[in-house]
Amino acid sequence: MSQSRVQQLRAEILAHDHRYYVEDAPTVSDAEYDRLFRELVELETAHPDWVTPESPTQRVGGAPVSALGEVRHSVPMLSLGNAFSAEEVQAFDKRVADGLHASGALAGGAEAAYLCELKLDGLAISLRYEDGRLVQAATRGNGQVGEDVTANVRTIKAIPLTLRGDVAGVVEVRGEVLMFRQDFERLNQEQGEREQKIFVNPRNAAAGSLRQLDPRITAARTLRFFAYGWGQVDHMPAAQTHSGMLDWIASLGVPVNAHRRVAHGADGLLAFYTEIGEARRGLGYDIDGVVYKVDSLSAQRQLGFVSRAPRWALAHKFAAEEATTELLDIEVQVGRTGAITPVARLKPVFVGGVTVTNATLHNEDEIRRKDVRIGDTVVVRRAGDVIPEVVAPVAELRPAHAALFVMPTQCPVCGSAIERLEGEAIARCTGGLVCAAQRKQALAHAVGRRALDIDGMGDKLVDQLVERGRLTSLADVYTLQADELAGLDRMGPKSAQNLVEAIDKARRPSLGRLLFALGIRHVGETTARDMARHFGSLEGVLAADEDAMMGVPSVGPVVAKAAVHFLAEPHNRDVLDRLLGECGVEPVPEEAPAAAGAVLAGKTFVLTGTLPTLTRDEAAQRIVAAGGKVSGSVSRKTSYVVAGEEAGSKLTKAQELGVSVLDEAGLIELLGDSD
DNA sequence: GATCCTCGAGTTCC
DNA sequence: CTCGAGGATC
Repeated sequence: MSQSRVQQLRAEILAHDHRYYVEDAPTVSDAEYDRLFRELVELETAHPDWVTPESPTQRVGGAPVSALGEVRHSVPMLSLGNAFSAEEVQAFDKRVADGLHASGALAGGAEAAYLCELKLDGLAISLRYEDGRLVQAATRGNGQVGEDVTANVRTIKAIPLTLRGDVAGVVEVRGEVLMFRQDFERLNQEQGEREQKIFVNPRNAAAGSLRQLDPRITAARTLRFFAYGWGQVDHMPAAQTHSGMLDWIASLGVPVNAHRRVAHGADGLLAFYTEIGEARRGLGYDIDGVVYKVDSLSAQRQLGFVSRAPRWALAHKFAAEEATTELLDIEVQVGRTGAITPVARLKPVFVGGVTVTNATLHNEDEIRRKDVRIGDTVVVRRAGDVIPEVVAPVAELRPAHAALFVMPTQCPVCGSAIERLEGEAIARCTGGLVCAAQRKQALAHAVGRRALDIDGMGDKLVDQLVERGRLTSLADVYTLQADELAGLDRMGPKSAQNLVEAIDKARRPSLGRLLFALGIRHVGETTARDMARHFGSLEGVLAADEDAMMGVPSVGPVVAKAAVHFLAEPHNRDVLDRLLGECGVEPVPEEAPAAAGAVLAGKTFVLTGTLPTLTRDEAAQRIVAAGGKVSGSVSRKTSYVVAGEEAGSKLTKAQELGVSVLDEAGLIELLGDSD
């Protein structure tokens, strides 16, 4: 036995790996493969000096680490615009074709060529090869900075440790790590036998496996990889097209999914979508749609980017997954304002990646409109892929005993009458703050982040204090002492002390926040701030009659009446007097809106998605500080949409309306001019 | 009076 | 995120 046998074994194993993972056409049995592998292990054990890092035996995984390091991507990893309908795809094709016709890159009347591929439901990673050797692997993270998962990725057999052929310099391959359904089911079975965590779906299992601190765990799980793009490439091949680049990546021995082809025009794209939709179930792994990319690389460069999303690519997602389940019961919840919301209790059902057990039914009319009855089998989906929604009952499966929902006449929490005013969709508990549910939520609202912002005072704590009769009104919050808090559930002396300090800080809220905290019907954050600015002081607000109130921008007769009525209520006056008196609360006047000359004056922004460094609140604050406005929905009047990761329908809407889109860097640039 | 634009309120799951 | 509804605008 010699070193040459070792090399021969390695070559054979690598060839088998390639046929199995890349070509999807194995030529040996698993047993035969195992025999070769064991022989190699034996030889290497006998001759440790023959072992190289690229040997297939070195995929077992090194020692665990305490945390994953960070990696900055040399070329940012992109996100994609989304489409859910044929119309949106047609609009995308038109934008691309118009853009390319205008520059003469596409002959008049000719259709644009696109590479179509699967949108795999896994985790995006970037593999960095230097002189053909895998040196680093990183998750996508926020697109700029990801996590270093090199040690784990080295254990994935589908990913070559060395590229085929002579590749000099840096080649970064980007693609998706995923778990095939079969491997997922086997893993869960094993996890169950070992009484370990069961994964809800292959995506979570892949993510959990890849982000392990102990690479040996990753090594024990079967992950797959398919490349769909590239980052830094020092020596670009001659390819002029995206499809050509993918062929080149495949020729390096990296798996590229076979379900890809070049199509022309919107019709070609939609045909691919339909075809994949039909093949979806048989794929053996999860996809959440397909992706279209303008094939010509020079055309891609011309089209460029909006925000972080390329104008030359589009993810066409499958409609939200639907499932059917049984509607066990319809219960009602009481909201902060007394709104009675019927909620469907469902037999747990797995849909769109999570198990759904509850879904809102909004109100009585909605239930009637959908004609859902208790005992029905219903169709459930996750609206906008997040919030579960009951779509409709399955008429054929309605049991004889199916019962209509009857709105209770008394509040389930306090027993007060429930009434529904003429012309309103919502029924309400009339108990007001007598109702424990309303009192709890009113208090939780008042201490919440957007109102008095008392850190450490969450729903759970408010619940406990209300139940013990320690909190009846907002004024009571300011009388809480550290020693009485310390005894409560999940409250040590340290947390209690922190909370008391947080309460003390809340003695000087801005007037707008204080007004918002009161929970006056129709008076939200914006209206409260407008009121604070208009009157300048709490005394001014309290002295206003309905006419004076209507002078506040965005306040009309309905809001004015609600506010004046609320502030005249003896009970509410009482609480305010206590706050200002014994509690020592001193509202500070709202800052004046930025001067008319401020850079962003007159500009309206809409924020969507997750920004790389700022939270959405921080971004909003900075926009307001520069004189801009932040709104919740996109319209023709919107000046800019600031889009981050996973931007959803608002980005789509912005593109439809032709509203300018910024990324965080673009926003900061705009803001920068103001300093 | 109709239409568009915002704001407020409620909600699910991990 | 979505719906309902109040307010502004034409």
